[in-house]
Amino acid sequence: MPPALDIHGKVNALRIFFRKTGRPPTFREAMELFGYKSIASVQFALKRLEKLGYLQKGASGRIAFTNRISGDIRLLGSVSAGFPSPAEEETVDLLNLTDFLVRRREATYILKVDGDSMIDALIGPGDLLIVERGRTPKNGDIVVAAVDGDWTVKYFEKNGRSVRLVPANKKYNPIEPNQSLEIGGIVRAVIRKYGA
Amino acid sequence: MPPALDIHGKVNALRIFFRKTGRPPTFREAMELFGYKSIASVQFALKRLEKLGYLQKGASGRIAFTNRISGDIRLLGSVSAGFPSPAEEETVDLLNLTDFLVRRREATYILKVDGDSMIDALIGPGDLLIVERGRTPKNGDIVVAAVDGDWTVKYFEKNGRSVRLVPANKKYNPIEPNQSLEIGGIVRAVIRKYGA
DNA sequence: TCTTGAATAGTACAAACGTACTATTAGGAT
DNA sequence: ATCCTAATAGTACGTTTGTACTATTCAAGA
Repeated sequence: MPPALDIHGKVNALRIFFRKTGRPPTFREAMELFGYKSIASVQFALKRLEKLGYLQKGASGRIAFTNRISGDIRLLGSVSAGFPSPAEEETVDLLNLTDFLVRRREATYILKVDGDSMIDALIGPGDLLIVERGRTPKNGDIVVAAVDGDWTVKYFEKNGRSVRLVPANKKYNPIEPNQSLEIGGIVRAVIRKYGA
Repeated sequence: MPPALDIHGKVNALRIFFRKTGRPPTFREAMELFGYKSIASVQFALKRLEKLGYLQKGASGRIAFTNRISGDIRLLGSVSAGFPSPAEEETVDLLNLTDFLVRRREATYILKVDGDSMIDALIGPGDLLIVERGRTPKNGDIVVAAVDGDWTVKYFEKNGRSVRLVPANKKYNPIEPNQSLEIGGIVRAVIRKYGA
């Protein structure tokens, strides 16, 4: 019995191929990818990958990914629950970050925080904001807005007709727009990456 | 002159098709997707999408996505720089969240914070941690670890042979493990999502 | 030592593919 | 009214595709 198939090697090769070409490989391209000399070897390997849930059978049999290949991360429970045992990992949820954080990709932008006016809302300099444009903020939303021409990120507060932009830092005062207020977008998520 | 091509309608249809089937459509499938009756109409439309940067020419002409379709978000500058004008949007960077935040997907997990011991590091209850396993932490890294059997998230501090786990909250004391310390993983990023 | 099964190789062929033509319609510009 | 171009439709064909066979090798287990 020969050594077992290198499943992860093949999954990675498929991911890299897709990143580069924007589509899954054909069987003959997969031959080259996997270092095979024969279509039938590819068939055998792909059947195994399908069984493991990385690929799916589509119309006319062409190679098609499941979302186990297209970039999801395992979503565990709380920190205090720790990590699952290897047996438990089988049933773990998968999470696609973009799908999870973004509702309308065409209306969504990422901006970097460069001040500390929202520090008490646990948003600091360098943090990335996922901002959705084209929606009307509700009370308590965090927004990116231009106040009298200056862009800022603040809590949005509305009282009747009156609008205030409220920082989450005692060092700053709430702002009541004088001449103009343009809501750039609503902050839907914050991301902080550590290290390089 | 008939009404202009519905580019975004087609881009969305391609995204949905890919989500469902794990691969781009063939020309004949794109016919159905776009509501066309002719291969040549698909050729015309796809040529336009390619020109606009949504598709790329691959081997033997089959439909292939660029990363303008495969899920990236527009990365702008700082908050204070605000949003680009429509003209500036043409040259904006795209960012794939998973690629940006995750180095080794097979070793990466998402866990939810359920305490406030790291609040002064701007990490609060409900935040999601992107945790990479199987690496050795350096001084100052934030880790998820089991201390004498209890899982927690803390700063990792090492002094010679001595290891401490340091909270970012005055309410708690640094921990020096008594019997056992297991590093579950290193926190590479924090995510906070607002709303539902 | 023999058997079994996993993992590989080789090949022919029907079906599906994309290409490159021709053709038509209709609205805007002249 | 005429012309031009974008956007659609139709078709034949050469190329590429996946399938379904047969075949071989080798390590583990009996």
